Amino acid sequence: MAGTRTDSGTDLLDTLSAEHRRLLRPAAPGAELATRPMLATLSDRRDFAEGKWIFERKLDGVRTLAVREGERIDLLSRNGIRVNDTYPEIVAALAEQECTDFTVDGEIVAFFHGRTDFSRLQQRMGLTRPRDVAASGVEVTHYLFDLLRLDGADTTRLPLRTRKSLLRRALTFRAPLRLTTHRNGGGAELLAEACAHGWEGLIAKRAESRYLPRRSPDWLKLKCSQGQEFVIGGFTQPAGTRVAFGALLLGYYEEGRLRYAGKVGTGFGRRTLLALGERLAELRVPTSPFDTRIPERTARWVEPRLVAQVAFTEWTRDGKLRAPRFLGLREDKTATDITRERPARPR
DNA sequence: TTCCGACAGTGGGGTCGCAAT
DNA sequence: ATTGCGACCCCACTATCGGAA
Repeated sequence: MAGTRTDSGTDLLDTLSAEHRRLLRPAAPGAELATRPMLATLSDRRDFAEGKWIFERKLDGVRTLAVREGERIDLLSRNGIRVNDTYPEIVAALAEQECTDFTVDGEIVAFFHGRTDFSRLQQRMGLTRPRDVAASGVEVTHYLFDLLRLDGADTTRLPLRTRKSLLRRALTFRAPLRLTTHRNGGGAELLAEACAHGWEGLIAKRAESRYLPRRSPDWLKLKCSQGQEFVIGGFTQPAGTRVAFGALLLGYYEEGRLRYAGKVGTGFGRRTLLALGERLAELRVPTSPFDTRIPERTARWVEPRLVAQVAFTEWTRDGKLRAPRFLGLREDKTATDITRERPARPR
């Protein structure tokens, strides 16, 4: 079984230059089950030497490796958990491939209004019973962007462009499988374009880099993040070695009432925690300033006077901030002026 | 010497499943 | 029926340590 080769795959590897063929290694059967996916490093970089980088749309879904060894197919989450029962249509699509021995890397996503929507995918993520999966009504697509193994050969040492070229030719891309398209240049302009489309951002990848099973600066995450000011209405108690407070309880005004927008618990260093903790202590009040009950056992309330600048990826369906981080206090803003900012052109 | 990568720890929203209330 | 909790997904950031540059 380990030595099984399909005609198509063997042909593909034969198209490689001698130099590239020397980079191939025999793939130990089952070894990729322990392999972790290559991860991107968050970056502010905006200058990209032309030709050295390729750019892909950043997809907001779940990272998934697909392994096929003959009849055996494994869809694996980032932590190596088998998710075949959650995405049976993807397993079926992999089973239909002519090529029978490969490991590919990609992202499973769900679309909503033309963009990948993580909250929609979450309706599907935890399901494993076939009837639940069918009833969820969430269609998924597996966007593939890398090839780690093909017909008994470990391809991770090949340059990225070469791996992508092999991937494109090794599989047939029909829904729910898609090949992730990329651009060979563009850099900063491309990112601006992506953000204007309401996308999450871009992944920049060094065109010559090999595949490494860890976070690497050869892959950069370029994000279109949002941000605005929020009123601090309280805080939670610190845990473990944390000092001063755990998270800030955030809100904004709407029709004269303070609406809860979730918490922010990262972005401050030890000094900021201590300094802000003192400011909060001076503003303590016995009752919540928010207009709804906040289910936080350790919540403490403050007079809603301080204004925090917060960055985040997006608003969730429940009106909370996703992936919020504290950037600083805005001493120049009046708390009562803080409202929820909405995009000029909602998408 | 300085810098960078890896890891642990703290914090966020959300979902599911299960146990306690 | 509701609540709490852990285990998963996604995420950002701080602090630390040891080795590479």
